[in-house]
Amino acid sequence: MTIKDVARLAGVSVSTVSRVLNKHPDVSPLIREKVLEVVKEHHFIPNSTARNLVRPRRDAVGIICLGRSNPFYPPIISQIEEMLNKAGYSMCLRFITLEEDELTYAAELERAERLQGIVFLGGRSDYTVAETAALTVPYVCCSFTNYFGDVPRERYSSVTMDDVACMHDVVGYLYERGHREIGLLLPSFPNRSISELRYRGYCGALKKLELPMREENVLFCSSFREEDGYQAVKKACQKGLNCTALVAASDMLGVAAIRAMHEEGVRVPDDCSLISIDGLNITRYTLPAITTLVQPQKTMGEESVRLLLDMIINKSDGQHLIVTPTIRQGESVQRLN
Amino acid sequence: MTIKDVARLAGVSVSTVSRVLNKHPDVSPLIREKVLEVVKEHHFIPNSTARNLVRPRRDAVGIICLGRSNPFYPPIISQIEEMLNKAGYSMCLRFITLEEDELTYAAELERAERLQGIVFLGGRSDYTVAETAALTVPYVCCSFTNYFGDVPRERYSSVTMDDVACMHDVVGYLYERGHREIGLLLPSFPNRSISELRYRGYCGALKKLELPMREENVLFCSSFREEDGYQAVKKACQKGLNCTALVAASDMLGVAAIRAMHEEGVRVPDDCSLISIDGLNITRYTLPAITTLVQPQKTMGEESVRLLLDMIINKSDGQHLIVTPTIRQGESVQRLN
DNA sequence: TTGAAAGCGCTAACAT
DNA sequence: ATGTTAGCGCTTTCAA
Repeated sequence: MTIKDVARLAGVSVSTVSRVLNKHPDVSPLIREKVLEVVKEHHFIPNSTARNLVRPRRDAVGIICLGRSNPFYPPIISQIEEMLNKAGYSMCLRFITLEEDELTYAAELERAERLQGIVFLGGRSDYTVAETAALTVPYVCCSFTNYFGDVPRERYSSVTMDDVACMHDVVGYLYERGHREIGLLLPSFPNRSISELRYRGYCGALKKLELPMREENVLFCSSFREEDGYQAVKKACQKGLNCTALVAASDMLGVAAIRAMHEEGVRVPDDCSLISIDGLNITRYTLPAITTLVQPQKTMGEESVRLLLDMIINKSDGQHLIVTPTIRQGESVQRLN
Repeated sequence: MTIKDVARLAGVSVSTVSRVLNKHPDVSPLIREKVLEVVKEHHFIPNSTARNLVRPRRDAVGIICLGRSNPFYPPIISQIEEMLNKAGYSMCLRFITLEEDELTYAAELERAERLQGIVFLGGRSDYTVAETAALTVPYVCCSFTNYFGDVPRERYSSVTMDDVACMHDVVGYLYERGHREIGLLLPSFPNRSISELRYRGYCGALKKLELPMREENVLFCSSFREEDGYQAVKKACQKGLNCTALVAASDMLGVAAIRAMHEEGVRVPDDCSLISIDGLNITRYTLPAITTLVQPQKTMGEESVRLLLDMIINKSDGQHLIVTPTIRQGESVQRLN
């Protein structure tokens, strides 16, 4: 069933059918009726592949999301979709794993789908100019930056919180409440990643507050998965945990940490406080509710789209937006002073 | 940059370029080299839109997932993707909201992307023959069935647990442990849905065990969202909860229920036990760890693909697979006997 | 082994 | 208001 068949069945030409389908005004009501009738009766649906081919480019942007199961992204994606639709654009969403390279993937997607721009949700922090050359449309990094890369700042946009400064926030929050021995749970960073930034922030914060930096207080796990966080904390507890508070690099790691400590007889927050990063909704419901640094997901989605469309439509330079996280108080941090 | 440009740059014809790109054997090594070089140098990537247009049909199937934020689906999706890739098919994944109609959406997607089949992840249970007429390729319902519909069973496949029987499992599990006053927390069902089946199962189980069915023990919430479950349980607690155990229709509702009870001074499992359905990973880490009816997500993904490909490739009739859930013991159910 | 040319289904000039 | 037709970028006969 093609537009040709519809034309034949309705006794008109293909262009008339095309006009009806695309809601062009200059079609007589009678003919429009007839065409629509045939369309309905035969469940005709235009082949958008052909449609896209013939159009110079689609009003669509690609979203490349790192990790299907990360609960941090869905709310951002929903917001992005809403903003794009409002602007008359559609969203082409793909998930990739840590093994795939988001830049290569983006380049292919961009060509294949004739996209006008890309939003990266998560990614490496060390893009080189050579690598990004394959990308011929504007892009924006959402929830990470190109901190270690060499791509000129005007060439792309980003929306992220300051991953170094945010560690000052959480460490400071604990400090104000009397904590002096503050641990850190985060994935190790063989590749330059967000973990490395947060680690730097942690070290910087301790130094600034003149707190001791102890190696045994930094708990490295092999990924952001709960199981890995659980194991790392469990092991640390068995060796003997020497801190009064722990910072978890993500909420899910925080959940896992609480369980591990619980099993080892360390009560949160009585024996050890915990604060984590992300602001997932679930942290409101856990026992104890987790005190967390909330990333403004809605804003991040919104602003990513705004910056991207600005680059696409107005050909403007890339901009770099630092969003402000806020600490949402739960029940996992105890006041010591 | 099109195949034409590559041809010009390499000093060959477009068909030769096409052959190289598609790894046809009959191209001289020298020319192949040259073409590949041009491709690399100019970052040429074939336009798959055009590619798909010219090909009779793609080796791809669509996955239509109801709800972006439901953590139950991602593991299933990953499994589906893996199985499809193994079979040489690619996956075309779309998320829709509760407002959209999955059948209409599927029909459009099928045509637009020239798909060979559809997997529905979640959906209504009352498809009519007329509604499904727009779909011209095989489909499989994963994690739900067409219980209330009138589509002949051989016309589609499904992979699901028995939503009625599973309630017998969980209610029976509580019964064996001495519980006699068993409540239920689930979304209300204005439309025919999985909730209705589970409600029926609950009622049936109570009857079979000769337990009293009390209206005030059925806590209806307006959706599967945590907040709604939380409110429903909170309200019920304030009125006075008269059961020794609660069944939550999903793990996330279970998490919310525990929090609501906790705030109202009802301890889980000491004052009230809780069992939920899904088997999400997070239930292993919550305090208390939640006893849950684990749906075999991996199997469900795998079998969905198997049945679908069987229909596509072998033109076989639809099959209906009932998968067996298992109860994973947590810390949320107390033994009373 | 290579090239010329006919479509895939659709849209958008251009013509009537 | 409606029809004719030239592509969009690619694959695939068919000829050479």
